[in-house]
Amino acid sequence: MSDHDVLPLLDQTSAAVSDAIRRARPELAEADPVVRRSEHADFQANAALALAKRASIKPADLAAELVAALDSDYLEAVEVSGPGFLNIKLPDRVVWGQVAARLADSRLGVASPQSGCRTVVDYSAPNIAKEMHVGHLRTTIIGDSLVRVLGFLGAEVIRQNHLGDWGTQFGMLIQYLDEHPETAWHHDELAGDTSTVSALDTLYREARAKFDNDTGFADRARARVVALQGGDPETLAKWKDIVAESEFAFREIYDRLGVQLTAEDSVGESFYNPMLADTIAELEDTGIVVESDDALVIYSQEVTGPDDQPVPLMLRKRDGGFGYDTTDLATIRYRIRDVKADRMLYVVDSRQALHFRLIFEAARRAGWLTDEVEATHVPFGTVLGPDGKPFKTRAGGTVRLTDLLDDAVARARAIVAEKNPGFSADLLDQIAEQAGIGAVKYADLSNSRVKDYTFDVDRMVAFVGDTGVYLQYAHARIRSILRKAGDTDARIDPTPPLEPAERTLALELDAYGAVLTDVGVTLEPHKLCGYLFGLARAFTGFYEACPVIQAEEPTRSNRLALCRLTANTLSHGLDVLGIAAPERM
RNA sequence: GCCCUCGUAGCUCAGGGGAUAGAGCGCUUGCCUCCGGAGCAAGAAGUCGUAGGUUCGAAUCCUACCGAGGGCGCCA
Repeated sequence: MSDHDVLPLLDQTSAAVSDAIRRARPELAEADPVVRRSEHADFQANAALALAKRASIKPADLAAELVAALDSDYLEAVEVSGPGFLNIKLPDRVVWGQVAARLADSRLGVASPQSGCRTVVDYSAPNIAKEMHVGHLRTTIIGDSLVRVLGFLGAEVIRQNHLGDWGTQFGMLIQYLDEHPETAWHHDELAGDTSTVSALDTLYREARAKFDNDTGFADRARARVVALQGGDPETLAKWKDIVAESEFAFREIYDRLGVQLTAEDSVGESFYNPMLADTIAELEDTGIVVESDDALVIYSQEVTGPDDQPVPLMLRKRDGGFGYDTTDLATIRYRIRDVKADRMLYVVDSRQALHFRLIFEAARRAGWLTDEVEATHVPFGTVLGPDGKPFKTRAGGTVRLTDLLDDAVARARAIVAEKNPGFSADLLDQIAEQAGIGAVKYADLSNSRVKDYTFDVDRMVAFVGDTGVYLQYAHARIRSILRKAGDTDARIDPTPPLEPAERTLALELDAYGAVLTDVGVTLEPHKLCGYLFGLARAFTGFYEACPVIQAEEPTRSNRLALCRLTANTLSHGLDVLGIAAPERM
């Protein structure tokens, strides 16, 4: 707890009901008061229904007891309704007080429940020398949002970009580059619209073809692999060059997406390479490793595959090589032992669910993963095309992330230009970029994480509906009201009665921190999206019913304060989603 | 074969023990044209995949089944 915390009204009400339970029925003192937002009042407490059986009393009678025991000083009105619901209304001054307190605080009064939790977030993980594509969209966007939310909630977040930067394919690529020194692939040698990874991607395909058709080249490529793994300085230098150039290209996309990943967060497969032998040795010491068909494996005790055989993790392949099972085991060991993580999140496609289950099981059996540490696979569904199948280009190829974003920005530009024809080309470009990128991110984040969703650009850049653009526009409109009002530091007078629409908006604003806390636990950003959309709608209701600028004082200042807190909450919420909140659009 | 995820309004999706199941888009009918129309109000539209069970109470929890997608040793 810090000085920033403004205890939500729901929590205050819960505490009041808990007090009443303690006074009326001491033996039920620890019971959940079951306080929720209500359509019939500010809040409803369902404790009487839940506890009546344990108290051997009718729900309505227990409800009446609780009403009698409630501290009436804090509450405006309490009444029993239906079979035993407690409908609770709070005094207007209390509600105004919350608005004032949140407005006065830089954190909007939100607590830091994740304080001190060292949290590793593993996300994005593109492959070196390959282009980022639609398959990297969700992990990057969801991971970035979780990083922002958890960080805001006080967690010590450690971002980890587990780059695919090691493997036999690099031997082939390096050999090919070596034999074609005239080929341009560095970012400063390429024309504007071609990136390093685009060039390398093409070169890799050429190398692959040559590898398959030219035995001489295949032999030289294999020798390169040996040289790379053996640490040959010249080969290693080339590899480092490829990695650095690829990261340069990734950073361009990260910058464009507003993703917080930096070079310092890059801890790829190569980083764990020197630890693999030791990792395997340690696993062998625990006795969970088995030799099978000349390979080293760990058989699961929990999961079986076809023919009822236990599913294995492949520690060392028959040819002596290591796959990603081994790397991931070394990784989890490192993150527990050296990074000293309290919590490890893997923002990875849901198809990897079994893999992570096996990794976590093995880490537990090895004694690395204990009950003190949380390891969680944060799975997400597939991005689908208009045909309901995994998103591909019309030709059936992979959709490049750059193309996908360009398309969204272009459509957003058309929409914004139509809405606001007065913008200069420069301003239009800037806003279109923010709107288009925000639209893509919001569309991704606002769907349930584990479900697949259909990528529909026209729908996501619309000004109406549950879209990022709608929220950005709502925010811009409120800022416009504040500019027009010449709003300074409006003081709230807690004495005027609350209009129903003011009350609805104020209660919604008060719930922001609880939503963030929930996202921090469930790791589901779509709940924040749903909240922000609901908040924007609550504001629309308020704006419709309550004139702001023309209102008399003190109502005018009070309403401006609601406008300002709404705008601040919207922009803050968008920010932790990783979405820009322009002042105008 | 086994395991995982998902089946909610015409479409896209929320809701994951509590009052008449919600939103957006689309559709119908009115209203306003007011601080930048992010309009507003009303309406039509649902056997919450099916069948059992637990519970005072189930879209929500459990079981079985049906349907869709995904996964199950030397790719990562």
